[in-house]
Formats: sequence, C-alpha cells, structure tokens
Amino acid sequence: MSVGVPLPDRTKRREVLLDAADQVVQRDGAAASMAAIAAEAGITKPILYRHFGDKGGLHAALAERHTERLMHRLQEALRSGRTRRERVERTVDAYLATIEAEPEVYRFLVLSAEAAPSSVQVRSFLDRLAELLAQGIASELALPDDAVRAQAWARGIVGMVQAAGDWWLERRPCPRAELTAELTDLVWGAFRVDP
Amino acid sequence: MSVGVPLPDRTKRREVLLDAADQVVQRDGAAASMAAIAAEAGITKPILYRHFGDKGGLHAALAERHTERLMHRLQEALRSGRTRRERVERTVDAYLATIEAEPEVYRFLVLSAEAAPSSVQVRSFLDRLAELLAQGIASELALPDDAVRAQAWARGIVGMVQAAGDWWLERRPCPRAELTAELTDLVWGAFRVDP
DNA sequence: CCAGAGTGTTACCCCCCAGTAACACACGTC
DNA sequence: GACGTGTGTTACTGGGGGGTAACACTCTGG
Repeated sequence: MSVGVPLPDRTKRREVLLDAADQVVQRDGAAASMAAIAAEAGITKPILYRHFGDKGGLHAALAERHTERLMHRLQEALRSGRTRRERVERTVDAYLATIEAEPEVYRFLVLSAEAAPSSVQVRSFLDRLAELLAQGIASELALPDDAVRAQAWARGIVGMVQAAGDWWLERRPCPRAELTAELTDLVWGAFRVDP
Repeated sequence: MSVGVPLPDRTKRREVLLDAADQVVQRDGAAASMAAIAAEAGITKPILYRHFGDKGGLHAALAERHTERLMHRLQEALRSGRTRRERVERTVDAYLATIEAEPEVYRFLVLSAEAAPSSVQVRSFLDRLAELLAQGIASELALPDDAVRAQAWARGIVGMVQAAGDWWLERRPCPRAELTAELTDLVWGAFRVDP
C-alpha cells in the first residue's frame, strides 16, 4: 500500500463518473454506450471498467444512486401532510417533480429494470418503489403489509403516475400542479373512507 | 405482370411471417433480431426485408396487428356490461387476459413505442389505447373528449393496469380475477358518483 | 537510484446485427 | 427455346458496442 489516494478520492471520482453517466443518459437515452460515457467524463473506457466491472455494474450504481434519492423524497412525502389526501397529493407531486427534473434518467431506470443485465441483479427501481408505497398503503388502510390489495395497488399507482408522467412530459398539456390534482383525484376515491 | 401469386398469397405469407415474429418475440423478448425471425419462419433474411422494408417496418406491422386486436376487445368491453362498474371491471380484465396470453408481445409493444425506429412512426400502441380509453371516460363522465381530466386519467389507468399486470405476471400472487377486482376497486372510487 | 503499485492511454479482439449484393431456380410469355 | 419477372439462396459489408491486453507515466518506499 502506498499511493493512489487510498479511498476518499476514489469514491469522489466514482461520483464524478456517475455524474458523467447521467449526462450521457439524459442526452442519449437508455442506450448510452460505455465509450460515450467515458468520453463525457474526459477519460477512457478501461477506467470505467476498473471502477464498475462491467456495464451491469455501472447501471446498478446509477440506478442505486437515483433510487436512493427518490426513495428519500417519497418517504418524506408519505410522512408529511396533515390529512390523508395531502399525503397522497404530495407523494404524487414528489414523483412528478423528480421525473420533470431528469426525465431521461428515469426512463433509463424503468428500462434498465426490464433489460436486467444478468449480473448484480439489483432489485429493480420499480420494485423498491412499489414496496415502499405498499407499506404506506397498508398503514393507511390498516392492512397487513403483504396484503394483495396493498401490493397490487402500490404497483398500479406507481405505473399510473409513471405513465401519466411520461405523457405529460411529452405534451405538457397542463401545469404540473394540475396533473398532480387530477391523479390525486383519480386515486383518491379508493382511499376515502367508505360512506 | 405474370406469375408470383398476384396478392392473396402475399398477404397470407405476410401473416405467416408475422406469426413467426411473434414466436421469436415471445421467446427472445423485444431484442428479437431479424435473423432469428427469419430462421423461425424457416426462410432467410432477404425475404423479410422484401416484405417489410426494414426492421422498423416489421415492428410497425407487428404492433399494428396486435394493437388492432386488443383495441377491438377493449372497445367491446367498454360497451358491454349493464352497470358502470361492470364496464370498468370487464375492460380491466380484457386487458389482463390479453397480456396473460402473450406477455412478451405486449412488453415488446410497450418498448417499441419508446425505441421508435425513426421510420414509419406508427402512433404508439399506448397512445391509441389511451385515446380509446379517454373517449370512454369522457363519455362516462359527460366531459368533452379533450378534457385534461379524461386524458390524464386514461393515461394513468393504462399505466396502472400495465404495471400491475407486469408484476402479476412475474409473481402470480393471486388468480387473475382477484387482481381484476383489486384494480377495479382502486379505480372505481373515481367513477362512483360523489355522495 | 531503483522496485512496484497504481494511474492512465492506445489499440485491439470478438461478436452480433441491420442491411445488401450477387447469384440460382421456377414459370409463364413471346 | 430465349426472355424476364418473381422467388429463393449464400455470403458478404459496415458499423457499433462490450470488454481487454499491453504498454507508458508517476510517485512513494527502501
């Protein structure tokens, strides 16, 4: 052991590389190539491979990072708000705000779940998202965590917001707040206490 | 003009080729290559290219075919049923039944919308689906066809059923009828007349 | 001053895929 | 019987992407 900036620099560099990867994904979409990412970072492919092993590793790292960020935001939103409706609304809006800020990255996350590169097999972005939401739903409705209802609704709602978000990003038919309101209305009926 | 089976055989053959393409897509997923499809059909690549021009053409033809089939089924479901809830339920179930029968094909349809191959630019499968649903929603709720609410809800519901369907196909946590019921419950609150 | 670990680079391999020429067999028309 | 159209084939090109080997620099520790 001697030189080579023992560790602090390595993780710092790793972040820089992931930043570059983000840039390229934002530009080229999910098909971003390793060469392009290396070029963006101002370095060459072998360095990327030394850091991430293979393409799967980089994908996993990239996914991990964004998933973590988004999960935190959503967790906060799920906990915030005084009324149940406010919680629903804020959670939907948190998701929409994030995909608005970095649309291609999220398309990448969704796709990279599909085209899972055999290796590290990170549990998919959408899986984790849905699991978090399922917990929230179960607790709102006083169901067991593993209730089919909570799981199915969570999956469905994730897909719902994601699909509506994609459409909205592409056409921008209304301000974000309006979409948030519409989607909240759509889901809201299911969470309102039965009259 | 002379031989070459003027037309009836050509369209028949086209169907056979598309059948083969379906087989390969079911097996290999959305990344099905032209060579693999040709092999499956027991012919060689140039024939495929003579029929469909390029890969985009084949994709478009494949998408067209399935979209048409599914649209008909959904249209029927939307019109059927005596109560509004029954219509919702049957429509959801029609979609789920279809993706259950040919899961990879529908994953292909959804993806091929993303990775649109510059050429023919068929309006995406999901777009058409959402449009159909938007009409249904608008008519149920007595809204104008272009109401943001109808559009956003349609998009959202399509994504919802699709995402929940994917999850269900992968894990099979319950019989189809149960998922249909859960999803219907989820959406139903929005369509029930306000108390 | 010299090992050697860690950094970087160039230049390559291999594979797969979309798409295409160029050639070979049928069959009716003249 | 020659022609041409349509059908099929084999075999190729061009390109791009993942991944790696082999070589060069630098800077510390002895």
